[in-house]
Amino acid sequence: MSNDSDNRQRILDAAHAIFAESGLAGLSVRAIAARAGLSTIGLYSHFKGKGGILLALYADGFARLGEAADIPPRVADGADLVELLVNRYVDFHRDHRAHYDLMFGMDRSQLGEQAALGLIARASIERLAGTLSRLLPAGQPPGLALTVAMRVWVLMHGYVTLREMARFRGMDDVDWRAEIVAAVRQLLAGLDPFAEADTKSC
Amino acid sequence: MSNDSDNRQRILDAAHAIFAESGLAGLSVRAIAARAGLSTIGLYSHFKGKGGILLALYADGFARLGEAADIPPRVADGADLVELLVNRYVDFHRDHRAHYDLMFGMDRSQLGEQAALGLIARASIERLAGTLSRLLPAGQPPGLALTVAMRVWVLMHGYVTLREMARFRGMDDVDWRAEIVAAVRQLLAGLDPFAEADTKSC
DNA sequence: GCTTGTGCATAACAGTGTTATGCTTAAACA
DNA sequence: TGTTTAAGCATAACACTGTTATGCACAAGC
Repeated sequence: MSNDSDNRQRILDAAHAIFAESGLAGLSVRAIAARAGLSTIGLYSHFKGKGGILLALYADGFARLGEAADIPPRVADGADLVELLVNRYVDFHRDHRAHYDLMFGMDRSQLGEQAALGLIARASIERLAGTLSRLLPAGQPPGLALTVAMRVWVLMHGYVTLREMARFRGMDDVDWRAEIVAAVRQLLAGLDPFAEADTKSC
Repeated sequence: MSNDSDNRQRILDAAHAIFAESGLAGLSVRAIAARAGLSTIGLYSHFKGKGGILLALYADGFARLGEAADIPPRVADGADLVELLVNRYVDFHRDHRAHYDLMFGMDRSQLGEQAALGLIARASIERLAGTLSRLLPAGQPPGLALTVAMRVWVLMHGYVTLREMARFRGMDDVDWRAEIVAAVRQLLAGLDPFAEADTKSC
């Protein structure tokens, strides 16, 4: 007979496989259990029900997104860095759509306690901030990279989520990736007016 | 006995009330029917099941958002216009959260045919474009207002959806509304470099 | 006056997440 | 080593969900 934590891993693998194949729609407790060759009760002894499974997938998604955002200096820098970063983000949205929807989707009710979610997301944005800090002028306050990372994330997230809506508005031809790259570059270029924008008006 | 279309309106009213009170979680077919004083079958003769109800709520949400984005010149202009627009958008996200999640949420699987959704959303962004066109320099190409509206929408949508995530990252103090206003103003100020950003690199 | 069709209710079906009950087996302790 | 305790697991059920087949009542059209 197999080890105890072996079955736990089997459930996780089955959930990952079903999630990648059919998304949240096909991710039923019984489907996971059947694929893992177990009964449904395993999801409640090893995890906290379906919410625990979703939380694991949520964390896995942010781990992968963090990897995508973590570009070492030897890979790219300067202007190429922005383009590579945007491309990786758009690729992630395209290739891991179920994960993206779970991570940034609106109804977090099935995901368990809200407090844990922020900690998981934090690691990803810190890796994004680490990457972006190489584009900032030297001698900036330490929190600036995080704020800039947040703004860059806002741009990329806004574009990829509204992209499908725009598809119906006769904007098929637009090269969205180039548009996002341009927007991020403009954001980084206008960094100084941004830094004092909270207190001053332009 | 009441008129036929009377019951249809009763179902719609019940769905609106439940949706506003308890969101998508409480919006079950039986709950709507019970609140309307009818049987569940009415949702299938008057609408196409629950999907038809959701589509009606979706359309209603975009109608309200379109109203919020439609600011006549006598109400505000210039710098005030951007601030009012952003405030109305953030207010809409706060006050009609269930609607917002349904409109921009990730899983559109329950909403019926995708083609109809784009047409509904189009009316809203056109009203936003109409408002924003007053801030553009004269003599611009006619499609520019729509593109700018799209970019402004991207910014506002990205901010409001990532706001809760950032709340867990020690960014409570940030005045988000001012930040969004600043971002939109920077976008409008840097319009010319934006307009040719698709083909040129900065 | 008869037929047709629509609105509506009842009840059922297939699916969902969850859990109470009980069995088996491994670990812990005397 | 013998006994107790706890954890993993299966079966079956519960309370939901959206949907629909069946049947009934009533208004419209010919």
